[in-house]
Amino acid sequence: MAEKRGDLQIGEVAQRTGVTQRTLRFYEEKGLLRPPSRMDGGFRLYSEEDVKRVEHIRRLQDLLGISLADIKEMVDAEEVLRALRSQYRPESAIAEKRTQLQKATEVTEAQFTIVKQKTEQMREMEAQLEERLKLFTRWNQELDELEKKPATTRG
Amino acid sequence: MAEKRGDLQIGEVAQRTGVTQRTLRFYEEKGLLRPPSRMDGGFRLYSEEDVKRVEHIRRLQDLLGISLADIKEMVDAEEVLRALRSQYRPESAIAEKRTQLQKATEVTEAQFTIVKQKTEQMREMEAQLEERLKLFTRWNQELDELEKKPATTRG
DNA sequence: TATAACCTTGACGTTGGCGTAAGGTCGAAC
DNA sequence: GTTCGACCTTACGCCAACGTCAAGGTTATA
Repeated sequence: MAEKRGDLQIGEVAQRTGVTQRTLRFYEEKGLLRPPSRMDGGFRLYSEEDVKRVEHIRRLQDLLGISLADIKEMVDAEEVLRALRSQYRPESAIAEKRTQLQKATEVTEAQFTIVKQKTEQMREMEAQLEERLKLFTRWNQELDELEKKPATTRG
Repeated sequence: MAEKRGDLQIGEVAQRTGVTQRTLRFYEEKGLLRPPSRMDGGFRLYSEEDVKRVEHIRRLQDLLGISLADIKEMVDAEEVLRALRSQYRPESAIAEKRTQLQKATEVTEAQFTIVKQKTEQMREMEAQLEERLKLFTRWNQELDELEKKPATTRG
């Protein structure tokens, strides 16, 4: 297994994702990234999927501001989803698939609830800030007027 | 200054805001809460405003997932806003007010940009999750059908 | 075959955001 | 005037999420 075309070394992945190599190894250590394949010498070989996964993790971190432990749960659930998707064809173990599907559904619903809540609150905050900006604009105008006709009390 | 009516001791503030006393002292130490007044013996006396401020800080932490240092910048800016609001009447130092107002405007605009971006991304994520849930529902139905007529390939 | 660029595994260090224990003080009630 | 819970400061502890060496092995290229 000298090298598979399209595979990426850790440095390239780090560059493309904007995280450090340390972070990639750390994610692997914590189970957020499945251990990648290796070259004969031991160099890690990542796939394009891994890149996407890293980007996904970072988005979750950035957007939801949750712990890596929680993120692990999420991406694990998505792994189940992937598994379901790929083995969908073989007509075996329907019962097992159903339980997996149910698990994935539950996790996704939980996420959905959280995200929905946060989205709503973010919207509120956005509105508040917009209001404030308008207020500032008005005040600024009033300051303009005060400078035009000084020593005058407004009606 | 034995005690002002309506003032709260640290324990009550902790209860009402859901944070620990340690956290309140920590916020004070970090400049996120202005040092409250004290009773003669040294007990901290908080106001209702302080309570609101703590709640605000927590919302920022939870929603935006940013550092306390960044939050400090934000609440500082809002302090300026408050100052502007209260001293608005006295017709003095218009130039200074204008610069303060401008500063506050800049900070608010920066916040607004960030919040807007995040809101948008959250919306996207929300939509994705919803899509996924629909997919799961469909799959589940397909599993139902597979169980009804087993060993049959679907058209 | 040498050498630079890249990678490996430790292992210890750092920063943020508090937790927690120690030892003493305050305040209200009895 | 003592008791007892609430509070004070000081200071070390802790965990997450990495950063940062150190000491060496690997790979591509000349």
